This record gives sequence, structure tokens and C-alpha cells, in this order.
Amino acid sequence: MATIKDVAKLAGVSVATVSRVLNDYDNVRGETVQAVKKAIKELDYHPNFLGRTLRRLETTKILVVVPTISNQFYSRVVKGIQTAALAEGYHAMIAITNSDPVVEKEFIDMAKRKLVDGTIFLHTTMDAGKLSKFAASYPAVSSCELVPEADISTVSIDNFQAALDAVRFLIEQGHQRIAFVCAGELYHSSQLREKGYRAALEEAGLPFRPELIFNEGFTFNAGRRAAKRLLELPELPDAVFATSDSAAIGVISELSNHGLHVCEDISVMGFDNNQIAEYYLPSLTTVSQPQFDIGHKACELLIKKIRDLACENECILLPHKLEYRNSVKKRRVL
Amino acid sequence: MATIKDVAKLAGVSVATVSRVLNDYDNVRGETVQAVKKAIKELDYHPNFLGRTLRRLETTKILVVVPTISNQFYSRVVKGIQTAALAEGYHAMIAITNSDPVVEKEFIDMAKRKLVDGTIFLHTTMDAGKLSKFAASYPAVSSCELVPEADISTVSIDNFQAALDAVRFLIEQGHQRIAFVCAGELYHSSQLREKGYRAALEEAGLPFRPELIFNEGFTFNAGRRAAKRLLELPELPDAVFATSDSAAIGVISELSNHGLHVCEDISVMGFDNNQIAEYYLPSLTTVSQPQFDIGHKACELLIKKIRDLACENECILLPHKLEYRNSVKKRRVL
DNA sequence: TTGTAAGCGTTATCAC
DNA sequence: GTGATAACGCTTACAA
Repeated sequence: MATIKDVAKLAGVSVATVSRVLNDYDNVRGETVQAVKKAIKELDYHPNFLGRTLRRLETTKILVVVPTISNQFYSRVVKGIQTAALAEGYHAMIAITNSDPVVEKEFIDMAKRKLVDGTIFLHTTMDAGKLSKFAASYPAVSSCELVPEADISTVSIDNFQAALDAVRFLIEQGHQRIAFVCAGELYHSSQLREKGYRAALEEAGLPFRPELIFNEGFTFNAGRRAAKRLLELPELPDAVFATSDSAAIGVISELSNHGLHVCEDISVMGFDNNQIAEYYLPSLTTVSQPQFDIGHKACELLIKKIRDLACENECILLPHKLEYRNSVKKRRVL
Repeated sequence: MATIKDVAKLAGVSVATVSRVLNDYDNVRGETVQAVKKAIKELDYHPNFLGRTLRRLETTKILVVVPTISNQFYSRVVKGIQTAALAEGYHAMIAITNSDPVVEKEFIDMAKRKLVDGTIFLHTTMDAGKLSKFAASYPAVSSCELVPEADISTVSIDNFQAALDAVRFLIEQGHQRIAFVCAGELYHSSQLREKGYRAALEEAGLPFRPELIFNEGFTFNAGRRAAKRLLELPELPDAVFATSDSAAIGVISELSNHGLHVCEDISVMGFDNNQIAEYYLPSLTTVSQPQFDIGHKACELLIKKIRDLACENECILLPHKLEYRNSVKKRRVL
């Protein structure tokens, strides 16, 4: 593998001159530039980045820590990050952790070891203390799934308000017994959405029924499990509010396996507004998150941090909105 | 940011000793080890990877070049890669190109500049010449979407045989006018599948009808477009074979918008066996690709190449299989 | 305009 | 066991 020395030797100049050509300095004679470029071509030389970054102490790479990319939600956020990164000359690299702390730690080490200039967490297994400490020493931003109380810049939606809006809408459509499929204590977003759910019931004077809470998770199979349990209730709910589109579809799929028709017999509402929400039959009424914008903004904040680690933390909430489709119908009151 | 020198100074030893401790050499006195470890902790020191990799000329990182991660197909392949990588002490980083040659070039530069030890392409915009040249100088493997004639290790399924099997099955079910939704010249896999499609027709003595070929692409919307065009035909086909599950679902969705019932009025077959194939209503009869295994094997081949760039190229075909679900029914012959 | 040489943070090879 | 020191490939003062 050719190095800068080989190029210098072949071109009959010093390594410094080669370096100048590589970095487009304008104080090199035209002929010299040509000679160097010729040598570079001849040797098919590519500057070793490690040398440069070691010297400059910057990699122009950012790391995006995601739990999974099977979920389209994250892939759209990543696209936003990538777009913002590219615009500033950075490259986004994706690290998939499967929410495994050991794997996550390995990737965080990459940041600590300066293999990347900064890190965006779309989900982390770290607690507030660890995350705050990390963010104090290394450029980092937390997004999507936040860690409460952590000292770090964040970008997300207002999950409480979003769930409040969603359940209000269901109630406006005449639904009263509203089941809630959520992801439990591990996910702060799910907790906030549960608070929004409760608040909506409360303001409408509807009772909170613990038996209508299904702590199953965000996945399709979580929705299926919830639906199975739901079918065993003495009385079917009017509507189901799931904290993800995947779970909502799992619910619909399982219910229809049992001969129930979503819309007619029961309404189902999702969360995220993934592509599948639009494409499913019936199409899914859901809460839309501005996934691309979340990623874009998170990356902007990160680059700010990279340029000035001491800059103030910002906590940004982006607007959500309800997407009205076909899986929720007005309840015909008997 | 603390460096190895700071640790050495604080522990009252040389940098060499610190390095020995860091790398678990056993020729360091116990007390010295303790002193160094204490200093490391105290300074919250993390070895800068660039220094090490510069010295060792290896990064233990591999790059996975994907066109998109919105497609679940790729995310499963990536999971296979990651698993195999981790088992050998490597980390997989994902680079999303959106099939943009400029973006892809930037990431390839990372490989050329030694920021990663090797590269797996799940799709590339390079032609055979460029790809072969790259693979000759840098450890690389091509997978999923191959480049015909390129000199490089590959892992994929037998796309010709898979399509042949699929269309044979449709014909066995009594279908004769079989539409084909494909992705055109840009994708070698699609071309091979078209050849399989034609071969199946031919061996059954059925005529090839160019008007039943819909060159629209792999996406949901491609399926929709195909279905729209298909509805304008003077006579509806008996079945549709799409080269991806997404496209198949697009077809179903559009047909049902027009009041047609898949299974009853027309059969639809997909390709890939993504999660959605199982979850959609109706569930999708499709060709299953061993996505995880493809990724796993590709990574194994890459690591072989990293360890010995001169090792023989291997071209591996993994087995596909038909997944029988509900979107294809036997044709009732009138 | 160009070359010399120091230095980035490690590891490896010698000595001792 | 441990410490100097050269080296990895590159950039950048400083000198010439």
C-alpha cells in the first residue's frame, strides 16, 4: 500500500509538498502540483485517514446509536441525520445495539477513543448519570427515546401531549372503553404516553381501568399478544390505542384472525406514522412524528456540540400531528 | 483529554508500561498494574484508537454499504453480518448511500483510506471493472445485489432458479396469464428473475406476453403503479408475480382500492419474505431468501479476505424456498 | 516555493 | 519487569 513517502519519492519532492497538494494549498508551483498528481495516480495512492485524523484530532464521522433498523421509524430519523451531516461535511455511521448494553458499550468506546467526532443516541441503555457524564466529556445528543433527567441536548416530540391528543380524538369519536397497548417502564416515551392517555380519560370524566392497559411492547407481536389478552376480556373495548404502528397492526391482524373487523367492531389507533400505516388495510389512523426533522435537528445540535462542547444544552420538542385514516370510526351509540 | 503520557506520569511509570497494562501483557508486576489502573481510572482515560490503529494498521471495523435501510430485507442481512462480525471481534458500521454514486464514493474512500478493514456491498453503483479493481486492492465482498462479471467474492441466492420455482408454482395452481412486476435493467437480480419467469412459461408451453411485464421497481409505489397499468389491460391476468414483497403489497393495495379481491379475483406472489409478508392481510405467498444467512456468510468471506487479501474469491449461492400463504389460490377453471 | 523536522497517541523493539 | 525510543502516516511550523 503506497504511502505519502512513496509519492514524494516518485515525484521527486518532499512529503510536505505532497501533503500541500493533497490539501489544496495554493502555494505550490503548478508544475510541482502536476508532478505530484501524476505520482498519486500512478501509485493509486489514497491518503491514510488515520494519519490525518491523528494529527488533526477530528474524524468528520458521527456515530448514530440505534437499537434496531428493522423499524422504519428509526430509518427515517437516520435519513434526517444523514442529510444534515452531509451538509456540514460529516458522515453518519450507524451502530446497531439491539438494546444490548454490552454492544452499546463497545460502540460508545469508539466515541471515547476518538474514532468519531460525536454520537447521537436514538435509544440508550445508559442511565441518566452515565449519559450525563458521557455528554459532558464527548459531543453527544439524545433523541427519540430520551432518558429522563439526563444532562444532554435532546430532540423529540411531546409524547404526553401527543397521546393526550390521540385519546381525546378517540373520545370525540364516541369511544369510551379505550385499551392502551404500551411498552412499559423501560421506555420513557411509553410512560409519557400513558400519562397523556390517563389525562385524556380524566378530563373527559371517564374511569381509568387498569385491565385495559397492555404492557406488551412496540412490536407487531406485542400487538398480537395484547389482542389475544384483550379478546379474553368479558367485554370488548370500543377502541385500542397502541404506542406504535407495528403494535397497532399486530392488534388488527390478531383481531381479524378472530373474525373481528377493525372499524366496524372496534377502532384502532397507532403511533409514528410509518409507511405501513398508510399502506395497511385498513389504513391506520395514527399520530405522526416528524421523523426526518427529528434526525435533522439532532444532527444540527450535535455539530454545535462538536464545535463547542461547552455550549448550552438544548431540549427541542418538534410538533406531532394526527393522521386521520380508516382504522378509527365514529362509534354508533346504541 | 488524557493521553497515555498523562497516565504514565501519574502512575510514575513509562508509557510502555501503561501500554502493556492496556493490552493485558502478563510481564508486568502486580503492583505496577494496580498503580496504572488506578491512574487510568482517576483520569478517566480511554486509549485513542487512532494511535493504535495507525500503529497496528487495523481498525477491527467493517463497512456495510447499503442503498437504504427502509427496506426490512437489508436490515435482516445486516443483522447476519453483525452477528458474524462480533463473533470475530469486528464491528459492523452501516453506510447508507441511497444508491447515490457520489455518496457511495465517499464511503468507499473510507475503506481506501484505511478507516475500516473491509467492505461488504449489499448493492453498489460501481460497474464490474471498478468493483473488481477495488476488490483486488481492498478486502471486499459483494452480496444480495451483485454486479455481473465482477471479480469479487459474492453471496446471494440463485435468482433465476427462485423465479423459475415461483412461476412454476403459479402455473401449477392453474394460472396462465401471469404478470411480472420487476425492477428493470439496473438490477441484475431482477434480470435473472425475469429470465426465470420466462423459462417457466416456456417449459409450460405458455406464450410470453410483453404487455404483462411491468418494469416499475421494488417499492410499494412501484407495485401500485404496476397495478394501475394492469387494470387498464383489456383482460385481467390470473396472477401477478412481483420481485419484492413491497411491490406485491402495492399491487394488492391498489387492486383492492379498485374493489378487486386478491385470492378470489387474482393471485399475487411476492419475493423476499419480509415480516410484512407474514403480517399483511392477506398474508403473502412469497419466495423466501435466507437474509440472515446471506449476511452471516458474506461477513465470513470478508474476514477471510481481511486476513489474506490474496485468497481465492468464492461465489456462494444460498438456498431459497417458497413460502405458501394466502395471496395465491388455485384458479377455478371456468 | 519547497524542504526539514517535530509531533499527533499508540505499540513494538530493544536495551537494561 | 521496566524504560527509552523508533515507528505508524500524516500535517504544519519554521527555515531556507
